[in-house]
Amino acid sequence: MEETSSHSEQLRLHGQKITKQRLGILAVLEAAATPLTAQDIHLRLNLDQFPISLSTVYRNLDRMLAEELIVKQGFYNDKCQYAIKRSEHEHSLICLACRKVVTIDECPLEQFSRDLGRREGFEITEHHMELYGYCRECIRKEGIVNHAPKNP
Amino acid sequence: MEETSSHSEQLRLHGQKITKQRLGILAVLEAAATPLTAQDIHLRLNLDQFPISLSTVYRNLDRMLAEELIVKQGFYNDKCQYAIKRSEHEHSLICLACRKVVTIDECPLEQFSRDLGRREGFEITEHHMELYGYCRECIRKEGIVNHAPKNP
DNA sequence: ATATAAATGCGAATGATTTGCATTTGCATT
DNA sequence: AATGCAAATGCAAATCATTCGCATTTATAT
Repeated sequence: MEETSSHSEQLRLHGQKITKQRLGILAVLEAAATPLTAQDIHLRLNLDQFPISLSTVYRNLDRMLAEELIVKQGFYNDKCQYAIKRSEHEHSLICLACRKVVTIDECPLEQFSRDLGRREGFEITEHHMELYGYCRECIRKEGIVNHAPKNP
Repeated sequence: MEETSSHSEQLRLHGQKITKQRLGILAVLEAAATPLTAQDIHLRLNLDQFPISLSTVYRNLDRMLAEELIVKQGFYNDKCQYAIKRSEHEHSLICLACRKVVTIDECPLEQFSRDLGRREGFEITEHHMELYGYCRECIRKEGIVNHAPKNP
């Protein structure tokens, strides 16, 4: 749980009060290797001797989402998953075995998106893209070779 | 409500019984211009004098998803939305105003995905991509110019 | 130190999805 | 066409994530 001062700044910038709960949520998301659900966050904070109510978690996730401090991520789950927003426009590569997320810097869709918009008569304002597979470690550890992924 | 015989074939192929309810669900999805929720489907069938229970809709959507007769679609909604699967690999361009869906044939991610996998040491098995914007008609009708989309 | 709006916690409400179980139905077999 | 049986259905109850109302607490500007 570091990074606290920069989180405080962010909150202040967005006109939100700086509370233990908000800093806690941001710290947990910051430390997480994978996107988390509201319940994941609630559980981790409470395990850390950091009592917080589940509805406070939900309320703050909504607010932080609106303020774009965090993003929703994860196609594979019917529950919403959240992660710290690390850059303006980002895409992910996600390991289907360990759920690790690699953030992809470049975006191959800018040009494509412009062309497609012109062709279809659309004003395209944004896109979502996520890639899925198995990371080096999981391939080695679990001998994964040719998994067909289940139910997106 | 046509296309019934081809639906029957599909069901038979997947070892599912051919029931009025299943054919109804597939017919509704076939006729829909946009992805539908379970409740949308339930409502439409009942309006069509086609009584069906909501749990039957849910059960069949799950089954059809597993058999890959249909796909889940739609980032913008916390409820699941379903659509007929029209081809092996498909992407969508979705109008944020009228929800119309245009299916995109080509995929700009094949090469990108191979390169990225090599670079990151991932075995990439699949990806998701959806584009969002405003269609010609909605731009004209509603004078949409520069909408920033809300909460993905 | 004080006032006050914003944030929190709690429990109850909501809404989507799932499940248990009795009944019905598709379909293979006589 | 009649029979048997597993699979499918309908219904109501259960579950699970998420939201809401309201009384209490807290961060911050004064």
